[in-house]
Amino acid sequence: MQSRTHTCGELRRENIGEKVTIAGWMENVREVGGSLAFVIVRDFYGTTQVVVEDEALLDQVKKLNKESTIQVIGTVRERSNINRKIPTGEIEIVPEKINVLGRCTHQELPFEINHSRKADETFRLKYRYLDLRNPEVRDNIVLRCQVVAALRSAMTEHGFLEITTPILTASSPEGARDYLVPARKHPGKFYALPQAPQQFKQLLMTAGFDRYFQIAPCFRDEDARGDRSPGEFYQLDMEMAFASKEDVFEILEDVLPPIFARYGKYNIASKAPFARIPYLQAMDEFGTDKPDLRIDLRAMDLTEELGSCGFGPFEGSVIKAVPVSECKLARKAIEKVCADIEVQAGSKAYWFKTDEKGTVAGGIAKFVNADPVVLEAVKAKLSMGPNTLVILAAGNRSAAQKTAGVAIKMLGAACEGHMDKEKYEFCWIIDFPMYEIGEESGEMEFCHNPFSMPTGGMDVLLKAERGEIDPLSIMADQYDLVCNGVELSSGAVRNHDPEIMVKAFEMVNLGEEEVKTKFPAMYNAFTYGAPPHAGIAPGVDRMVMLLSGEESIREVIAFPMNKNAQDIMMGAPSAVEQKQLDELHIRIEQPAE
RNA sequence: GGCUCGGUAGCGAAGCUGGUUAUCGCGUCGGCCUGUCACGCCGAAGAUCGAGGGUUCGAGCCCCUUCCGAGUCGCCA
Repeated sequence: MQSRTHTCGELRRENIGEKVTIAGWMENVREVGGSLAFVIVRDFYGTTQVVVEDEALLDQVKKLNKESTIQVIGTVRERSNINRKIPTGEIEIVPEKINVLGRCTHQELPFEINHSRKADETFRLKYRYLDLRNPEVRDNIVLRCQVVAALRSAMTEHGFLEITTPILTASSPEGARDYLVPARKHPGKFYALPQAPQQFKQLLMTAGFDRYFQIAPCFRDEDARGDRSPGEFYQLDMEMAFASKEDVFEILEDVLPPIFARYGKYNIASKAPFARIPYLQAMDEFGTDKPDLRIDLRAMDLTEELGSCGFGPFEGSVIKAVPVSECKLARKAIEKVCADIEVQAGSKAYWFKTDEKGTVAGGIAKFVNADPVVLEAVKAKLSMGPNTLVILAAGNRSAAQKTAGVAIKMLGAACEGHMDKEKYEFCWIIDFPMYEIGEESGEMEFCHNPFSMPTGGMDVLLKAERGEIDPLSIMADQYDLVCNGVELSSGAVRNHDPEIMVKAFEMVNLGEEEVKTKFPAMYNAFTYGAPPHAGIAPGVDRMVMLLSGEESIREVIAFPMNKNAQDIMMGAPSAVEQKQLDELHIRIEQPAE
């Protein structure tokens, strides 16, 4: 027998009189007296009302717990009271027979299905299969499928081939902490799960594949954040041979906007080409390398103006100011914002404001007011009119920038008129420094990844070597794609020349041997004639998060882990049997409880 | 690992300056109800107030320790 002739979302007025079979979860039973009750049956496609008018059937239904799965065989009838709110609201099914398919043995559920998003997240994750019955939760997963399908087809249309790369591979010496897998046949040795298919895709370029992409699973053993799931995530990983930065930009500027336009919650405000902002400028103006262009606030430098008035944690502090015009926040609200900034940024935020007459008052106003020359200089620099709030950050350059960046984000959200939330604004961050002085070591280190081509290539490295330019001024041909303050993606023109690679390593006191041992396959491959190539890898989870308007990345993942990288539904990670450990040559010194 | 916030019935929350029997909504169970659709009405059950210790005549509330969760910093080439 057919288990259903129709889904719970498809019966309409036209089906009146038909004999049908539906199947689904018994969402609710509304008894309205005598032997009349309405049973709501839900499946993936919608809900359908079944009207029970028969004593025996009613008894059967009343004995069932909600969320049991049932099959209803009956006739479609017009409702006497039509419900315009639901697509199947014009009809109902008069059942001849109700078959129980899967009994729900729990009288009370851990949470109510249609309000599961209000429940504690731990419960939601433990009973994720119930949480996902909630259409609101489910729709994000559906959206994800649609976006992934759209990305695949757009990339294929642009001539990219999807090629899968190994999941069990070698540990890479740079970057995040690896997930390791013990090798049974090689005692004491380990595979690593890839942090990204970086080296494989570069090897594909060297092998002659012209355009590669993959919806690639990536694994990094680092702590979670709201926009970063622990352990694993997916990237739209891509690479192009004989390509420049602009070639990569062009592809994404062509692939992403239609997908954002079609599947996004908001309109897309950016048109190709997206804004290009040099890294140093972004840090200076926005206090972050992932600016949210929906906010019209910018950080200004007041180091010169306020440097000698006694304000700031130490002599020579860099002082950044974020002026907010027409700000209606009261003193209490301002202090709350400052406290929130401190929590997020890790250093203090200060403030003062002008009243209707333009008089500076509140917060640290006394420092500003102390000297009329300073006062005028500040007002001029910030072009302060009346009712302007100024949030200040002070400290070393990076701390001040970071605090100002957090302030911009918070004030954009807290003050009316400085942010249009209902749109998508893209930008490219370009010209990242190649090297930096490491905070711990005090030595020069790679700023980001060593695979990027230094802008200017060998010439620039040689100039730096000869002392003609500051090595810290060397830029990498590297870029980030940012949307609404979310870092969607990082990419680069790769360094495909072994000689430049060795030279780039020599700048940080490493050399040919280091390159060979760290990246043996790539180094060797490049000595056999490699094409110049460039690529990028937008995060799929983050993209879907932006499209759905969700604040947490876990809302767009079917089975996410919690903050501590545990799957409490499956019980992972878990202890294993001694036999398994023996086979893997592993001895546990402190057995788990 | 640091910091911030939180943990009170199956779920979500309230609980004042420490003071009688710990409230409310949802859900569950029972009764009533012949057109509900977040059904309605009446009633009932349901709490080691995360755990342990302390202060006090008296602790959900104050103090200490600890566990768990979220956010954030570190970390994420």
